Amino acid sequence: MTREKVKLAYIQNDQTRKLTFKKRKKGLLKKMSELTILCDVQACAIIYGKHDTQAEVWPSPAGVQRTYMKFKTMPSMEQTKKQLNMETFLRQQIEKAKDQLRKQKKENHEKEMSIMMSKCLTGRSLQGFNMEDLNDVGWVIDHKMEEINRKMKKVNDELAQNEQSKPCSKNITATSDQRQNDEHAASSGSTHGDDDPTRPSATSADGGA
Amino acid sequence: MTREKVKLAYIQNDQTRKLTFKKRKKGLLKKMSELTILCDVQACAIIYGKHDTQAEVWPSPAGVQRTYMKFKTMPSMEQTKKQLNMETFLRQQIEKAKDQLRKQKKENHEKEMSIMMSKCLTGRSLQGFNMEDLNDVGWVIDHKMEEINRKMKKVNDELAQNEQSKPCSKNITATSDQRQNDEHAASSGSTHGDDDPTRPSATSADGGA
DNA sequence: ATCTATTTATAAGG
DNA sequence: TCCTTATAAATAGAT
Repeated sequence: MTREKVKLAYIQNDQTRKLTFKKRKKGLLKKMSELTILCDVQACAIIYGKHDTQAEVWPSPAGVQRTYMKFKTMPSMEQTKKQLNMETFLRQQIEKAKDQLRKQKKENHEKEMSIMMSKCLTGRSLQGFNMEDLNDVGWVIDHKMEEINRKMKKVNDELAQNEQSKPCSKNITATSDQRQNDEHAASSGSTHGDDDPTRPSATSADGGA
Repeated sequence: MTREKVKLAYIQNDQTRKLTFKKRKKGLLKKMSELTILCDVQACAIIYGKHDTQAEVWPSPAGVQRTYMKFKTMPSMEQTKKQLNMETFLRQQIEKAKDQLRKQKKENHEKEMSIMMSKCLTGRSLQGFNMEDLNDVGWVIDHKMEEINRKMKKVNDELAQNEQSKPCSKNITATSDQRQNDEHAASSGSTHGDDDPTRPSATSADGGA
């Protein structure tokens, strides 16, 4: 899931599957550990390798048995209701995918605005862009500036914390609070004509989806 | 782990712990599902809530029983060896933390370079910075430019793919391939005096830790 | 329940 | 196998 999105399906390549199994098993057990510590709950897991030999258990064989026994001796019919089974997961995935469609459209628009901004920065004129789009570009710029200020502050704080002795790490902060309704107002021109620059772009009403 | 790093310890606040439990349990079970699908292995999990009532199982009560039975009827003494228990996890965490100390130092230096770059961009002179640092700034700039080019290409590709009909989405790409050994060479000045601009900053030898 | 900014988990590639 | 890097996914805190 990183250098490339991965399809949720059996990994054909032996080498890859083996490696993925190892990595993910480790991550999974770590999360198990975290969950039980953070919330102080009892839990256990059993994971088999492909050949059904060599089962991996968490937190220990005894722990598994203990937890399993407690599970077995409970009014079993009760829990069966809310259980998260395979089918439930698949349904959730489908729902999620549908939701993403709308979200994607919104993101696409924002990216388009970023590209427009890039065009401006590289010398192209604003011809061909309507007022609404230009307004959105202004929003993108504001957003980016805030982000930059925030990150610079964080970096500054970290340095102050980790290297209190170094000579060049303080009183640097943002250096851009000065611009606020000045520089970008000049570049975006009258694009901020209205007085509600808060919403991204009216979210395109989504009704057409 | 996101708006703020979270300590790996029992969450005191009831509301927070409850929410975290819910979120993480969901994530955990999802990962279980993914692992079994991706690698086609058998696995199960049991997670209790705080009151030891209402156990959550995966993939199903029957599935848990089946997997558990297989585990029970195996040459149990065998697996006990390589098992990943609580202690092993803690040791791993400790090791990891130690490793991060060194890594952190390196990152700190890179951040310092970024700040230096910001100083330059906001008009301050380069006085007070030695040649080695200036050289590193050059590296940071190169790195950032590559990153920007890559991301712009990606955005462009996505737009081309998702909105083939829109008028303003193609032939924009990088717009900065032109700079390569030109602009930044001018700003970084002679900071690239040596001929090995590949390594970040000699990694500071870390011996002092 | 949603959203966003961050931290983690990881897929590729040395 | 372990490390590095860039990206996708999980998720803490706020709404």
